[in-house]
Amino acid sequence: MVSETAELEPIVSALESRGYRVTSSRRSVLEAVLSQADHFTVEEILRQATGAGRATVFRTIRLLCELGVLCRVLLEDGRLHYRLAGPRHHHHHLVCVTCGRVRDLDECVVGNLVRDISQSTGFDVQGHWLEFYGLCQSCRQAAPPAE
Amino acid sequence: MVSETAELEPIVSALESRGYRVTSSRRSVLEAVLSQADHFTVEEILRQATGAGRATVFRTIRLLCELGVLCRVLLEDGRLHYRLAGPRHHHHHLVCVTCGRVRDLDECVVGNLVRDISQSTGFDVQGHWLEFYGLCQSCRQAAPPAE
DNA sequence: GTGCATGCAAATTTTTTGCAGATGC
DNA sequence: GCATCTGCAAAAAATTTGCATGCAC
Repeated sequence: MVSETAELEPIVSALESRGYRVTSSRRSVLEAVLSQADHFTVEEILRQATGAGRATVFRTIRLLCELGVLCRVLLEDGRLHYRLAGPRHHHHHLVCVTCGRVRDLDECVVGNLVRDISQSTGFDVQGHWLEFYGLCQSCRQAAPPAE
Repeated sequence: MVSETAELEPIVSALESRGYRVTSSRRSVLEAVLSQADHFTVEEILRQATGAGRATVFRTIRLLCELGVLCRVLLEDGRLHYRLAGPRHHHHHLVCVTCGRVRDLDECVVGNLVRDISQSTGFDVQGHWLEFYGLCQSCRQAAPPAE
């Protein structure tokens, strides 16, 4: 397994630069987050981040979302998971409904739409939430062809 | 207040035609749903649909979603609300972040995008979830101009 | 040293389940 | 009549809170 330190330190810096303290509990949550293969629930972090109490895990995950370290992934059934946002900013997800893996769309694909909608509706559209669901390439190949 | 019977009956028919029984509990939930001004939580229906037990309210709302009578509205903070879908099929919402009211976009605005993304990513994109957030026209006028 | 952060455990809140009995069709 | 549906109450799951103590800076 690749060391996660390389990913850990930039996040630690982000915390420090915003005046948040880098405690061992927060490190413990961060390590658990970085060890996830893809998206995850708070519960999974609770299980792995044994160095941090329940409340602290919830508080830390919320903080990491506010800082943009994590992003929320909305599954098709409405459940909310979390995922490392990485260095990118605003982006969207393609969620494979079979294997569950997520692929990021690095650029936001609705910028133009937002402009159109603002014009046609009179709304001042300030934000949006967009997720795509489908079959990733390898699940497509594994699945029987459409009948 | 306008009678809701006109709206109730088509839904009752939808239940009947699919083989679901039209019980007084389900009517009670439906009346509560129809009396909502806009989107609502299960809890609000629990409070109003006094003729139905807690479990039944949850079960009925889930059923109504499956039937397409209700749709889910994802708020910006991740909370899930519900809303009458009306006669329209697939559609999206513009949620006003100030007054909370929802405006429907009757046509789906991402159809072309889905095609592009399928091509460029190799995903078979089968579904999506899209919500817009912003200020509705009247809240824009009430709000101070951008500074 | 001082104030942010934590742990703990209990309180809340939200949703589900199992099952005997009721009831729509 | 009989399968579907319901209420109830308890269980399960998910999240928050209060507060004394700890520890990062």
